[in-house]
Amino acid sequence: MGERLSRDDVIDAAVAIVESEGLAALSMRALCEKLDVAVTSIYWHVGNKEAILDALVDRMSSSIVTSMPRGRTPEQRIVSTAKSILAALEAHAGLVGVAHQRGRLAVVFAPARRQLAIEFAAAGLRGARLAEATNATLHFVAAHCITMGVISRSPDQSLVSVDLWPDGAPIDRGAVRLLQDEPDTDRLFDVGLVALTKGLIARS
Amino acid sequence: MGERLSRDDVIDAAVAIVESEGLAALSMRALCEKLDVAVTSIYWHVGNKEAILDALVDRMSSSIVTSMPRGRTPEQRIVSTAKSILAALEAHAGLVGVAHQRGRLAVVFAPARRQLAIEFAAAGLRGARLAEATNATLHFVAAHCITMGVISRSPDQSLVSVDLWPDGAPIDRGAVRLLQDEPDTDRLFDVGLVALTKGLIARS
DNA sequence: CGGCGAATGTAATGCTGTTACATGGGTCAG
DNA sequence: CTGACCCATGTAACAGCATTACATTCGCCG
Repeated sequence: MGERLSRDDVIDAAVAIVESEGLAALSMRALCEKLDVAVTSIYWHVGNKEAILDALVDRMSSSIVTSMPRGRTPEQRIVSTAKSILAALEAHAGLVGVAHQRGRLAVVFAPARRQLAIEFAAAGLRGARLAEATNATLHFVAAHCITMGVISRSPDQSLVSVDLWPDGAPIDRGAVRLLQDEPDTDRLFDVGLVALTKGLIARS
Repeated sequence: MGERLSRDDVIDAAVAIVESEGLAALSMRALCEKLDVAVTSIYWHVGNKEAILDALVDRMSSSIVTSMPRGRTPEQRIVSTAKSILAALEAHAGLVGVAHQRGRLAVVFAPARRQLAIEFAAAGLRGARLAEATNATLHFVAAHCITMGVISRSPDQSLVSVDLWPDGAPIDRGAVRLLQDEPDTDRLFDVGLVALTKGLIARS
C-alpha cells in the first residue's frame, strides 16, 4: 500500500471539487471521500481548511495570465486591460471572494496594476492622480467580480421587481421601460468601465 | 405564563444579534438562547432561517432613507445621491450582501434609482443611455458595499504587499510610492464615483 | 366539561470543522 | 533479528450548525 497521500493530491482534489460543484461543496468530508482517505490525513498534510483555501488562491493566482493591452489610445488600452483581468478572474469566479477576504487580491492584480499605471501615465496623469486612477480602476474590476460571486453563490435568483413610477414618470418612456427590468451586468460593467476611464483621464 | 413569543420578538432579537455581534453570529441556537425559548418555537413563528434573513432585509429596506440630493449641477447631485445611498447602506453593512443574494437590492435601491434617473435626465441623457447610466451608477455603489462587506467578514486583515517594480519603474516616484501601499477604499469610492459620473454625463 | 388548534418543548438526524488517541508501516541502531 | 522511533493513516469522538418528527401544554370556544 505505497499509495501515500501528498499535499498536492489534496489540493488537486480540492480544485476539482470547486470547479465542478462550486466552493460551497468543498467540505473536508467531501474531500476525503473523493480521495478515499480518512479526514485526518488531510489535516496531516495540509493542516487546516484555511490552508486549503490559501493553496487554492495560490493556484488561481499563478494560473492567471493577463494579455497585452490592445488599442491605439490609452483609454482603449486601459479598457482592454481591465477587461482581460475580468476575463481571467471570471474563470475562477468562486475563488475571487476568497482571495479578497485574505487580502491577497493585490498579488493577483500586480501585473494588471503595472499595466494600468503605465497607460494612465501615458494618458498624462502623474503622482497622486495617477495612483488613484490606477487603484480606482482595479477596485472597479474587483468589486464587480466579487459582486458577481455573491450572486452566483445563491441558489435561486428570484428577483423581486418593483414598480418604480406608480404615478407618472418625469423621464421618457423608453428609459422607464429599460429601467423596469433587471439590467445585464456584463453590459453594465462595460458601460461603467468606459465612463470611469474617460472620467479619470479627463483633466479636471 | 402568558409570555407568548411573537414573530416580531424573533426578528427584534435577530436584529440585536446582527448589530452587536455580526451576521456570522446569527444562529438559530443563539437566537433561541437570547429569547430563552426552544428552537422549534422560532420555526413555528418565522419558519426558516431564510425567512429570518428575508425579514432582516425588510427591516433594513424600510429603515433606509435617502436624503434629498444636494448641489447645483446634475453631476453634483448625482454624486450626492450615490454618497447618501452608500452612507445609508453602510449603517447595515452586514446585510447588504444578504439583500443582494436574494435579488432584493433593487427594492432597497428604488428611491435612489428614481433620483438618479431624474438627475441624469436633467443632465441631458435619454432612452437607453439614461437607463444604462442610472444602472451603472447603482451597480457601482452596490458593488462597493458588497466588497466592503466581504472584507469586514474576514477576521484578520493580513495584507500581503507586493514589490510592484523590482527593476525600475517607468512612472514618477511619487506615484510609485503611493501605489505601493494599500489604498484607502473610501477615497477610492469618491474618486471613482466622480469620474464615473463625469464619464457618463459627457456626450460621446 | 370536551375538544381542538395554536404554541411550546424533547430529542433526534445529518451536516459542518476539528482533534485526542490508537494503529500500521517503514527506517535505522544495536 | 529486534526493538525504538517517526511518519502516515484510521477510529471515534466533540462541538456547533439547521432542521424536523413527535409529544406536550395552554387557552379558547362550543
